[in-house]
Amino acid sequence: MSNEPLAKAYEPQDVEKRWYRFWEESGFFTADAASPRERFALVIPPPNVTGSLHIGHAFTLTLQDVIARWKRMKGCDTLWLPGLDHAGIATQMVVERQLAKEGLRKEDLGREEFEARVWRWKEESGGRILNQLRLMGYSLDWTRERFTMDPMLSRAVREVFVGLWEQGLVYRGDYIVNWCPRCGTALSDLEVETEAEAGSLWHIRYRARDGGEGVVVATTRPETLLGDTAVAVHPDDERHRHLVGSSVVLPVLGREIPVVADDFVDREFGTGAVKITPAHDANDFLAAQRLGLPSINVMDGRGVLNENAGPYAGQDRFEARRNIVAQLEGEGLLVKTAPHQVPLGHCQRCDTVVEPRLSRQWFVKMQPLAEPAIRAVEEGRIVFVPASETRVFFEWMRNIRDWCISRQLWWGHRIPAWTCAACGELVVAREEPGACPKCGGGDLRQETDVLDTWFSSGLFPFSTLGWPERTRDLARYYPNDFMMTGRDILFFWVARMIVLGLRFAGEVPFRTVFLNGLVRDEHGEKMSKTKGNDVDPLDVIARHGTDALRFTLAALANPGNDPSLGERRLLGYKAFVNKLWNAARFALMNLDGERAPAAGALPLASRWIRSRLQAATAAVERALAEFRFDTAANELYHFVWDELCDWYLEAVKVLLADAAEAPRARTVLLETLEQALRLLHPLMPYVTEEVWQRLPRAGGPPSIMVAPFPAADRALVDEAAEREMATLMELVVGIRTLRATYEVEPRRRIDVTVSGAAPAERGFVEAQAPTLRALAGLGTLAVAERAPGGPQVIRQPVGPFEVAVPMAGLFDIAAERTRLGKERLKVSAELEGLRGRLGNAQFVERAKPEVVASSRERVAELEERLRRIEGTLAALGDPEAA
RNA sequence: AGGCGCGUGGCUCAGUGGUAGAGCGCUUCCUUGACACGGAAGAGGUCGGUGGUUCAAUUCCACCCGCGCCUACCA
Repeated sequence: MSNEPLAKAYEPQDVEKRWYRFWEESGFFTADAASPRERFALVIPPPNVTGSLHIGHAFTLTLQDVIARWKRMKGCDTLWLPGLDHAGIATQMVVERQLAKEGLRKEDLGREEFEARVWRWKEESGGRILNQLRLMGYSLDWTRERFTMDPMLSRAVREVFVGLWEQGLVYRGDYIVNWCPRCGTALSDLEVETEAEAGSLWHIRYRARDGGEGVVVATTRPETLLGDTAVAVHPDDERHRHLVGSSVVLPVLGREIPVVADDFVDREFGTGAVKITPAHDANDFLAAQRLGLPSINVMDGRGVLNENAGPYAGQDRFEARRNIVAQLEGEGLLVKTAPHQVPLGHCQRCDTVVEPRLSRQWFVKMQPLAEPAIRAVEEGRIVFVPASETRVFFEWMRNIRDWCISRQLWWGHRIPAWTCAACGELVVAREEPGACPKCGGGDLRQETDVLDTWFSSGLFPFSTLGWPERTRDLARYYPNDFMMTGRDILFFWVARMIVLGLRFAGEVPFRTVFLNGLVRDEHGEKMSKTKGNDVDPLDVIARHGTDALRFTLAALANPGNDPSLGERRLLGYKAFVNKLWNAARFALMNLDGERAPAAGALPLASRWIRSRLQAATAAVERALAEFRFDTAANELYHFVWDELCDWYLEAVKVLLADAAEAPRARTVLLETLEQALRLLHPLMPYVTEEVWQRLPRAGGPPSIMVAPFPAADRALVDEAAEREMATLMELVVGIRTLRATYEVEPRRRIDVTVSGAAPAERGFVEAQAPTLRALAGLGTLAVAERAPGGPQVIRQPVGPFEVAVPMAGLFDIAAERTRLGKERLKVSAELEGLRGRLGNAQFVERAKPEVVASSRERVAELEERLRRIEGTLAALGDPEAA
């Protein structure tokens, strides 16, 4: 595509722009339901249209894209379906806040206009998010983009709601629910975040009707006493038994209420007597149902006390609490105030303290739905990764409670239920009914509540494919193969998809669920805008490039853990992208000449890198198959940096300088780089495409993203080459260490004699002499059977060899002695340990034979090394040497 | 309260029943035509504590301590 030479440093901004459009316009992201190839399907966890993508999205979606690109390169017809979530309460809040800035409330606009305004916001926010998804390089099939309030998906929502109703699994009734006084709506249990906070436990006296002592109750919420309809004690509690059946006088209001017995009362807690406020406490509500007690609601939907609150009507709940406590104190009814940790529920979206409130809501009966879901997981039809999440899922499912699905909001799917104004008949229907089926009346009023936003997202794997129509997409891509999302929405979303998918789409929604952790800052702290430690993916992209961010996120993705993302880690992987870029630059500078097939007896470096490439390929494949993105990233990092760049590229320079070897060397260099790029592509799509497009190619696929993912070729695994290369490396490092230890001038070429006892060893050194000279910076290299002796020579054992360097003013003998002395200590220590172990009869008898054998080998090896070290030390005139 | 997870070099984290690894940071040296977002050579850890299983424990088990997350109707 572009032929100008590569910039010296990788410039992500220049490169990234070009490729996304090319991929998208070429149709590489588009799944083909008619394809004969194996399919692979997954859906995006649809981002909320509340703003823009955050790092948590980038994390999950990057890992999904790695899987999607990998599967696509492996030849699968891959569908990764994009979409957005209307996010009822969250989005409504955003728009309400905007209105507030204009001094308006949603009521000032009215429902219809408010909804129009939210739709405008949805376009804006949604557009921004879709753009961000493209910048991240995600290979989403944009021809199938969905929104949870699209007509197609809304139809699925009505179908499922009515279906549940017809199956008797939806009911409406007056129950205590979690209520957010600020949002003015009911919340599900999951939308409440409970936190223990410092509060008080007030002991309040309720006098007997005859003015006697009565009973002292303990409560954390004195303001609710206005709605008390009883006091309960434990039936076996001696202290209060005489009161059961009598009446006490409610303070403030003077109402008489009965003392009842019920074993739900904890005798240990407080005074052993509890006030019963059925309309304002979930527990009390249940008790009241058991005991046949009435409820009195003393609060409205805004948390303000109502006409039942007597003198406190019109006061806010917290204000009323203070005032009531003051009054009780004044009347001598406040017996005691003790500090107490109170678990307080907060609205997940706005953090307001949640109020348990008795109201008419719609619920889904969960137990009948949960059973098939549990079975599906037990039977392995759905697999959780990491597997530990399976237990969490079971725990939740087995203790499932009914799901409150109605919300008193304006933004969302309006519940398809109508009430006849004439006869009060409730009609639940897929389409608006023309007349009341009971009385024929024409005045039908639709329910004003909307559904919990998770109701529609719970259908996402099939509603997006056209369900309830039996579309081709549905037949081909349902169930999905894979689902990935944050561990924090296992219950919110994953559990509901499983339950609803099984019930309505007839099968599990996906086969494998990967639950990822929460992205934290570099010190493992939770990210938050208020703390200012949050990372904006777009900002990272702008500064370091998309590939660096993607690779970092993948490298952090250890299943089951929360990744800690910091600038330093990012910089490290940014450097890696640059390293790859420069390796490619080197290759491109050297690939111009003639190329010959890599056939016949190849030089060691070529055989070695090809062998290592197979190992890396196999390791990456294995890692991805197990969703070990971190392992895949690490394997590639080390292959490219340590093996390809540090050793192979240096060694291949020697081959390229040899006119006879160069043509084959170019081929191996090209093939190795090309295959490494394909292995890296799912993790860093942009830089790999950019480089790949510049490589000399004849025909083949038009993009690396549709090129085949490499498979390890066992024929290229060369154990002899790996052993030999290890020996060569050992020699090079040994000589370099000598140079560094004695501070030989970096550019000074030193003359070295390498000696080895066996002819084969000497032959090896002779054969590798050019490489050895280049990598170790040697002048002359002599090979001998025995190292030259004499006090003017430094001799250093390296593996099976001995390296001898004439000092000729190069070395500091004292430094050498110190270093060898340290090495001697280390070797002796290990030797001592091994000998001790081998001297232990039990070890020799019971340990695995190969462990014993290898220990013996190691001892022989160490003894030989020790002998040489001591020989050298003696030659240097070490006073301690024996 | 219950469940789950974590505690490995200065920081963030891999890993393993049998000689402790990485990245960053640190020390010394080096601008040699791929790369200073670089190269070379190094220093640095009794793998949270105590017991147990084992020939052998950082790795398995129990308990404890510290941290985090999730679920809970003790007002």
